[in-house]
Amino acid sequence: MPPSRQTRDPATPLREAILQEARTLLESEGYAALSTRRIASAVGCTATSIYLHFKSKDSLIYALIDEGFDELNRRVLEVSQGEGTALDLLRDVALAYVDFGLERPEYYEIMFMLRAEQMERYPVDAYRRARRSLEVFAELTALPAEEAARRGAIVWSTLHGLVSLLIAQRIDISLDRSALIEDSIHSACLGAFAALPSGANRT
Amino acid sequence: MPPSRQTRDPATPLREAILQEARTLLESEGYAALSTRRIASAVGCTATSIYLHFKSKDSLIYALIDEGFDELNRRVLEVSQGEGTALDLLRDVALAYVDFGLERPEYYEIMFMLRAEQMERYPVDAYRRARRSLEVFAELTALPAEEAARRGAIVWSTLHGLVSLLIAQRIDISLDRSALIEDSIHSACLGAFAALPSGANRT
DNA sequence: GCCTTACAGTTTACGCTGTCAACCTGGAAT
DNA sequence: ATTCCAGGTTGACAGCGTAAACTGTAAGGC
Repeated sequence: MPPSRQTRDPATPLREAILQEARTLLESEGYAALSTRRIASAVGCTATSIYLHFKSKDSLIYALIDEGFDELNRRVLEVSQGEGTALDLLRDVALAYVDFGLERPEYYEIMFMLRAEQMERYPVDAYRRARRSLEVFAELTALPAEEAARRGAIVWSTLHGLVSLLIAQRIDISLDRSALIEDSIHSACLGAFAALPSGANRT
Repeated sequence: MPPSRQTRDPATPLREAILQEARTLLESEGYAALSTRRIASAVGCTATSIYLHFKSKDSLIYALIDEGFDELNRRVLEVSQGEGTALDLLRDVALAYVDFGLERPEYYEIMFMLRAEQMERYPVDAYRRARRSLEVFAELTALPAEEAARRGAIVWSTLHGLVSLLIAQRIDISLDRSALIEDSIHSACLGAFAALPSGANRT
């Protein structure tokens, strides 16, 4: 066989149209409004035609998730290459993460707030690449691998808690939003750099 | 009309059986497995009979959510009345919150991880009472109302980020779980008591 | 003792979901 | 001219929440 390795996303016109409509629907009405029949009728084909271009509805969603991760990675990696102390950079990166979540809540929702157990398996390689930006949290701590990973997870989960509760509108709206975000990011940075108990009595 | 105020939950046998089966199904197979038809067939009635006892499927879920909040409140309030410094108490309360989430993930999921926008409105009074335990975070800071509320929100969102990502199995399993929890709780306490930027230049 | 009313449950149905098997159809290759 | 096939459609299945209409049964009034 010839060595021409063909891309596994043939990018036919209909496939593009389906993706575009899925994007539009997701952004305008959210994940809950994404149904194969709605996409199909907006695009002018039948629901089953979607399965000629995507293995399942989940894999269509994954294409959107990938786009979301592309944007998140772009934002985070760009900011992470700025100048300043590690603390400054971590603050900027954290803000970039939070901004992404609040500016693109529908993407954040499918990326981080969907029950993944009951979706079909996200391709492993894609998963690694997708979460590139999350590793930045760990790297910026400049600590040994194991502790860095833990600190990174703490930063991420702190930011994720904030973003997901804000998106779900579960945080008292009378709170000053920007002060909350500012303080949360500061607190997340403390989680990255302050002395924490488990570092003391473990190798 | 007579002053006899009747309870709004008549507690008929069938209603109890439906609730019991919903609990069982939730705990054994999770929220996604909860369907009116499954509950009905397990209980030995038809799906529509559920609507004789619950206004909607959502209101049945709310009954389960209430039970979850009852348990969370019980655990948190009990711990919050222990002895020790405010920091000690906050640590204990935070651990109680995390333990609840990890021991009862299905309840945590319906209480905090469901997209509430698209469920019918949770009764306002129930909502207030339900989230009693979350106010404990703010109270333990012993700060003026506004700042206490912000600090409480930071603690909550930090813990929620940790719990929700652990439940969703999105955190690298090679991480030492108990060290992560210990450090996260410590970090959350820093978020409650450490100097944070927004307190400095605001009234 | 009969009729009415109310309740508690069932039957049936509607419109929605993701997905599969079978079918069709136009154009390129033999 | 015939065959093959990629790319689409039709129709169907099993499941979902829920509304409307129907049925059986028990209690209360005459």
